[in-house]
Amino acid sequence: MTQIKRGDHAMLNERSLTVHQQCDDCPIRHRAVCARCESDELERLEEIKYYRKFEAGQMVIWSGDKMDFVGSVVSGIASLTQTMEDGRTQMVGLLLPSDFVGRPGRDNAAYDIVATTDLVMCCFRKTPFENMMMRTPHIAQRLLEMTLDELDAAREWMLVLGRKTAREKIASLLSIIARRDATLNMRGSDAPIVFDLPLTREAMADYLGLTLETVSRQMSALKKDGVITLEGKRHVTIPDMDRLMQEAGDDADGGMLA
Amino acid sequence: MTQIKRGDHAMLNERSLTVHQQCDDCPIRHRAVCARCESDELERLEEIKYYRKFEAGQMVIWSGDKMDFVGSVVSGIASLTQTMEDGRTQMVGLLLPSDFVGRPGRDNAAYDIVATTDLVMCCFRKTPFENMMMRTPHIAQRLLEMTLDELDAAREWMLVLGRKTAREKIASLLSIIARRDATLNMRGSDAPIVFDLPLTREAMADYLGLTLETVSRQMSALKKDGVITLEGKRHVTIPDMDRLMQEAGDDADGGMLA
DNA sequence: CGTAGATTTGAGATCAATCAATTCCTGTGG
DNA sequence: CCACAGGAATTGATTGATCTCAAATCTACG
Repeated sequence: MTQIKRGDHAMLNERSLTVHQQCDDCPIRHRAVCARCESDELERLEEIKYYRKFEAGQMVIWSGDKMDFVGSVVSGIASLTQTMEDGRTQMVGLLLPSDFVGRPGRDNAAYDIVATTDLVMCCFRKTPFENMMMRTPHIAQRLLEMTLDELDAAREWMLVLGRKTAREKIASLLSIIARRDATLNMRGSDAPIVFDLPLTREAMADYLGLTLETVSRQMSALKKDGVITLEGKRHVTIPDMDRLMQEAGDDADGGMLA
Repeated sequence: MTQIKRGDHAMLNERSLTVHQQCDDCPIRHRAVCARCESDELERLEEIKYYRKFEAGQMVIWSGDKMDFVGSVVSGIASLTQTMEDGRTQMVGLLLPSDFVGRPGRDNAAYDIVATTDLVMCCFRKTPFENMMMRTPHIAQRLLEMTLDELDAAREWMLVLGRKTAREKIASLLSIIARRDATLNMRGSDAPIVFDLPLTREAMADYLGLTLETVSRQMSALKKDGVITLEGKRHVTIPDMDRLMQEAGDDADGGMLA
């Protein structure tokens, strides 16, 4: 990933563009933190919201910096990353459209947040949002639900990081991205799934606790074995989703119970 | 760890003992999900609560099983574990006193829960608790806060799993347990910290994504290097907490900002 | 004292990291 | 239109940390 020095921070923020949109037309209206809001509640949110745009590669915020806003990803992908003093990094969250950024009741960012692709966020100044959350159970309820989902996802990822082989890790990541795309595009379950990888090999490595060379080797191996097809470096086809899940070490049935 | 077959499930539940206690005297009164409750709210909680006791090694619940209660750990330690079909396991949560178990709005357990030590839980039947949560913002607020804390802990652990060496992993686990004990016992920060490891080498391995042999070797190495002292297998002394944190790859200052 | 489980220790194998080129894209300028 | 630059990605050779398999010790308890 392109190195970005700390000094660029203010400049990056100034490059952010502002756009506007009605909540009614918002693509994440029914999945974001505002999903349960009634129209009067939405109106009050409209008053304190503003959009911010980031280009691929831009820092949204540095870990430890003051964070005076919270918000939702509207489009694009952002990543949460932790860094050790010696430079080792681990991605700890992949923020997709509708995911929530920031923590009510905390002043400083706990992680680096980077725009992995071009990114649009719907932001709220933190204090007005916190006040509104106090008075609006619909927001707090939805935030709790989303946080519990994130916790489940984080725990799922702990299994990947702690116990899976490099090949299984890659297959796991691909199957998560594929599943998300399948949900959005709602194809028949036996049709091949096609998508563009939104991550560089290095970002994949940071997510998976691997080196980029190992990511590359395992991508090649999965391709050679017919588990995936690649056109260019980023365009992926999954001919057989069950096969991919098997390679990921997951139940083909997705582990769904009762 | 002792193997427990699925068939033992009902029997184990029947072995649970029941005890009673006033919330006012409860050791976790001010840290659990009920921390923010007023006395009238506590009274209503008292009506729907009951205690369950488990012996070290007992299953609290199997992943996928119907879970008709939620609750808090009162004393002892429980662990959340994920298992792959081929038997590889990863611990994804270590539940200490005051930690919350279960998820409102979900019917089936997502993980195996095991009593790692003798364990006492304060339980609520799920439906009454959910109803009460709707009417009691203090509970929902506290649960959100606790869930956000757990998410942070999970992300911290992702860095450990993904990027740290075996030695750093062990040091990280010891420093977490040591810090917790230091918080409870409130010693001077330069006095040596002493505690009993509540985990077997195998449980440590499951937490850290290692084999138990590697855990054992690294414990021996840390002992040889004077980072820790061992009396017996479980009784640990940390002569120099800063040194341990350094071995864990963490900032000695604990990363505290502003 | 004997047994079983927990733990340690040893030797060798293996998977992923590291170091080192090389190739593939994509966008730019001649 | 093509050559070239530079980052992204691939591939190769080697190293090394951790796993695996195996055996020996320790410890608690009947």
